[in-house]
Amino acid sequence: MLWPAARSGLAGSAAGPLSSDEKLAFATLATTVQFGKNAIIYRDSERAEFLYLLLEGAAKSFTTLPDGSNRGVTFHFPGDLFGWPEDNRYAGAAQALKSATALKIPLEALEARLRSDPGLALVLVRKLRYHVVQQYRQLVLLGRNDAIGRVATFIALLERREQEEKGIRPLRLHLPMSRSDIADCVGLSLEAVSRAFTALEGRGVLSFRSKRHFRVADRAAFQALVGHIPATVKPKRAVKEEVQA
Amino acid sequence: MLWPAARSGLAGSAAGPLSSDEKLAFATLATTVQFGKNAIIYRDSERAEFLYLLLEGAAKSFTTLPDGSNRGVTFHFPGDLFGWPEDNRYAGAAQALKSATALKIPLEALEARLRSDPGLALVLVRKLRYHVVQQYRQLVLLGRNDAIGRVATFIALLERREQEEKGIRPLRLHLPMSRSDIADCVGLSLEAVSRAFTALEGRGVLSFRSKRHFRVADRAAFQALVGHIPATVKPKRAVKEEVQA
DNA sequence: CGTATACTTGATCAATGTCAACAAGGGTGG
DNA sequence: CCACCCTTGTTGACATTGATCAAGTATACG
Repeated sequence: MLWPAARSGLAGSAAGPLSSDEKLAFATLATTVQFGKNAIIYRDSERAEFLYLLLEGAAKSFTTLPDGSNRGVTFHFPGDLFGWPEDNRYAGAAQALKSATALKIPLEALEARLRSDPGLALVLVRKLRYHVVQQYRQLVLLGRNDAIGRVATFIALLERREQEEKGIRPLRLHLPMSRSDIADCVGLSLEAVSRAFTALEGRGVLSFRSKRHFRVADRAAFQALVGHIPATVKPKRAVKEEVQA
Repeated sequence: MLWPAARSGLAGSAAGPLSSDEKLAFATLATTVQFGKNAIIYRDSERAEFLYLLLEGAAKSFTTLPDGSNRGVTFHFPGDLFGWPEDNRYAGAAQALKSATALKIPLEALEARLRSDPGLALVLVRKLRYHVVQQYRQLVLLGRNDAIGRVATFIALLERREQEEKGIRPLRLHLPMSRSDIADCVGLSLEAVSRAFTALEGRGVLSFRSKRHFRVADRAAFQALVGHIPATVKPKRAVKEEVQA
């Protein structure tokens, strides 16, 4: 076990396969379910009765606007807990990207158990905290307004996720989602995403083995793009900061 | 008490002033701190030792990129719990928008207490879940690519937040943050935000009493903008959906 | 009252959305 | 095993939007 210390507290990573205490916590509560590729896990605004903890595969959450476009796409990987309700209804829909298995956790039973099992509480809080930080990273990503920077940062987040899960930085990355899904996630058109990938390969930053298989070929250039290092440096004034009252 | 039922479970709103059980949960753990306008609450990547639960005022979280621009801005209002760490360090900085008071909760003590106090766990999970949904809404907002729609949606979220807190939809809204802060939050330049406000007033959607004080004058038009109802309807194909394996 | 900050407005231009056509790839059934 | 088709991805041309630079106005604060 590589992570016993990191996973015990409130902080630390909550990515990757379930630890033994997590398995224990959900064992008698949840049932395992299988989803085929593109299967809908739950629908937007549907009455929320279960949380889902992904065990294998990949899934996405999204909100479909009246005009038919998908927004707020986020991706879920093994270890992710998703399907949190607002006013007892799901905020967004969820769909499997490929064949996937998940733990289906009844909210009511979870809540009841929570009142008597502090270990479960700690697991939940850790998962939620991890989710919050993940989403925050996506918010930062979406604040950028250059297509290449967004796509590069998206890849950096995927890579980081793999690294947290496996313990080492993966040599190659695989994209379980389509260009269109990526576009909805990073707030670009799918054409812009495609062009960004092409540009990244053209510059020698990424090297593609197939459409969804690649590796980071030029680490320095990649980090520069992710870190948003501008070619022409233009310093701005520091944040105004006053004394603590 | 208006919300006893809504606030007891895992779902339901976690916005607004603290309920009695929340006060109890943190009473012996936390200390109250005051922040002056623009005071830094914590810095990016600083070692995280406390969570903050805002009692009064308003604050923002943000990440400053190497080029000096702020990204991933989110706003905090009374009842919000923020300052969640990743690997024991804050992901982003936090700053008071105006004079504010907050509960400063030591993470270590919180974790220790969590192991024995299921009531506290429920409060924490509810706050975190609320935060996750709030962030998700911002992700959806940032997916849009029309400036007016983004600003309108931003206002809708503020309004919704007030409504959850007070129980009724507020007649007038007050913006505790600058145009520049809004710009960083919705991913636009501050000029674009300014123009969007001007356009919204020009179309009679909003009516300004002062720069930061306004009301929604044309509810229908406002909802149309928020709902992203396009002038020319262009239906797209439905999501492919396969059977649950 | 004066100065710094916040906000507005205008002009220009690069970047991305959109529309359109085409290429590639994967799966299915003959 | 091959041919076909449907989905996914790429590339090009063009129009539009918002970023940027710049100037000016309003507001708040000392």
